[in-house]
Amino acid sequence: MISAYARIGHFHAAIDCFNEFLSTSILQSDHYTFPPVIRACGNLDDGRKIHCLVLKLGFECDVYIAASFIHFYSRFGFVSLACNLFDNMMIRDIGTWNAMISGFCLNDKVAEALEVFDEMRLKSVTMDSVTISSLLPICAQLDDIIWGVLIHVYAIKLGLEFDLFVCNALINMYAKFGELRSAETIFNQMKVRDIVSWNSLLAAFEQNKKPVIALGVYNKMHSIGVVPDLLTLVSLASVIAELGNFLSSRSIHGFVTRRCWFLHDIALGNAIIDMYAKLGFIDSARKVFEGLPVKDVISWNSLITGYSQNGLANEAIDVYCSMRDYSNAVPNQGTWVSILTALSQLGALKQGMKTHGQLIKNFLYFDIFVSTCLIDMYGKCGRLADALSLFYEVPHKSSVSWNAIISCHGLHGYGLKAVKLFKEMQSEGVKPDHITFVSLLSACSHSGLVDEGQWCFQLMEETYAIRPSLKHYGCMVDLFGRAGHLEKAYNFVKNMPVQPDVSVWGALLGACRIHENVELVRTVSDHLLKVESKNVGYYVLLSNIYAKFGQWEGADVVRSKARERGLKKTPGWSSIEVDKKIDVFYTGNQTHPKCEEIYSELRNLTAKMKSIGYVPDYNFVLQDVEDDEKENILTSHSERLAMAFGIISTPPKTTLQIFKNLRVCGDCHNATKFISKITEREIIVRDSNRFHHFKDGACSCGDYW
DNA sequence: CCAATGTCGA
Repeated sequence: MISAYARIGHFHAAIDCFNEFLSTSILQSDHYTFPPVIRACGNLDDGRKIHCLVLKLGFECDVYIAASFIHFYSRFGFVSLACNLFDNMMIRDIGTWNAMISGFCLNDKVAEALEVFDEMRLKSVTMDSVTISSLLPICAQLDDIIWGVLIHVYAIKLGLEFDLFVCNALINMYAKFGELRSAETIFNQMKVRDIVSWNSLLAAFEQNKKPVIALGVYNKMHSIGVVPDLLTLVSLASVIAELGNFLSSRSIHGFVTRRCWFLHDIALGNAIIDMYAKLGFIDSARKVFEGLPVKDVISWNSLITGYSQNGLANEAIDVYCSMRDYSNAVPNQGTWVSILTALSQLGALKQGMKTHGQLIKNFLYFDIFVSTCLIDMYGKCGRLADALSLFYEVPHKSSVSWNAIISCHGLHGYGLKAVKLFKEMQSEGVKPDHITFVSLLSACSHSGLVDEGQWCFQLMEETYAIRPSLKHYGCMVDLFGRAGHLEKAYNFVKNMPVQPDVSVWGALLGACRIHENVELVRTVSDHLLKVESKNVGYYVLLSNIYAKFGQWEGADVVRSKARERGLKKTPGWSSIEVDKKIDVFYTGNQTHPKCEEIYSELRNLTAKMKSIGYVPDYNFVLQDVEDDEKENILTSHSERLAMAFGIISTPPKTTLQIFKNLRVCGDCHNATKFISKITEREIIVRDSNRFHHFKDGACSCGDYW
């Protein structure tokens, strides 16, 4: 009875039952009575009392009870107590050894656990399936596949290779190392499988970004009648999010709701929030979030990142503020990473600096991911010097930090410095990864460093054996194209060993626009439209180019194609920080409290600009309307609203910094030059591509943006 | 007695 209560998780009932047993039973308690009770103990004191009782009753040499206590003390972090118990035992059985291994594992003492394993080997203690399945998860933690394989071999030698628990642990171990074929082989060879086996295989494919195969696993288990459980749905939700399957997301939500599983498990709710957020249904994500009976830090983080990744950085910050003010969830590494990412998107320097202060207080300052985000935040908010000094202050042994500082220099147009940093990274012995080269190549292309870029590309394959991905090819095409070597860029695309994707064609298209090569546009556009893409940006770029060359039918084709594929234009926004507060403007926005003043300032500016030679470029207006309406549309672009707001809200000649989610419009780029001249201000615009410095009627990146 | 699967962030 005690054991039954403990097994189903009714620990209090188990303890009550035990007390009743002690007070009423004439039977002597034995070594079957105690272990379930010890397992049921929810706090240290209860366990201690039982331990005293056990000693009084003379059970101190009982191996079953000792194993329970070793496990018990380890559960509460008193692994040294557990050790003492273990060391003082005259006779140990396999359960005792296993309990000690699991005790070390519970406390993340991987090396000690493996020492116990070694001792067992040396003393010829025969291991069982429990030993093996406790040890396997450690190998993944150690990041050492040699240990994993070694233990696998041991399992075979012991005749445990078809044991259910061992196999499940093996599937998980191989999956963590990305060895999916091995994981699948184990699964296929199993004589008996349970729900854990299926879930493990499903998660293996999901976590290694193979959602299609993962879905296949699910369909298979469904077709042979295996009933999915809560954990199946957690993985399935991630699979559906990755596949971008809108309909299935609703079915999953319904399935979970009908079974009331939200009440039983936070992780499942979190997975559904994340699924909706990744599919862009941020409102549904919010509803699920609000409906959760209990929320943990991951629930909050999921919603924050959801908003942030859907371009709603301001909303992400709002969620974070509610978390801080109305919940007792403690922000963790993930929270800070999400917040800093959102702040960098918005260019919210002041709030970012405040966050920096909080991180110092929370000792998270030296966390590699958090500090990388801080570097990125300073860089993206225009404080490159601060980013660099912070970089040298925090640990930078990992490529992640170097990638951040290199990419920031690229964004600011300092290609040579980026290359210099890369060389420094090499000399410090930090191994670059594929992202390092993306940052580096794009830094070179923004600064027109063709030779340096080619050098990097070659180095990547020859020295570091990194096979170029489509992103790298895209960067190279951009490098050649932007520098005016269109022929070379096109040949490069034709000779690629892999099928070019939208980003590669898009890069070539961008080059065609800059260098006004109409003939090539046709070819590129044919290819571009053939490749499926969810990125509307390329369609907009293409129709802009057709419009620019006066080829209206071409523009129409592109627009109808975009409509046919159900793509909606991403709303453009720009933000500006005034008095420590961020204001976000959407194109055409008329709801800002200072709306009247902003538009009147813009009319005023436009008149002055025209008098010194500004001519609006209507090619950037895709709607087919009259010219004066086109002018209105250009004037209400988000970057101009933000700029006008900055002008009326700050003292004369103050530098303005504008942050934009999309690429800055060509006409706005031109207009900003005039505005910088008229207002005698330095204006810095960071768009999705790079920083633009406007001063005295000119821009740091010349005529082409 | 002792053992296995899942959610966010980079």
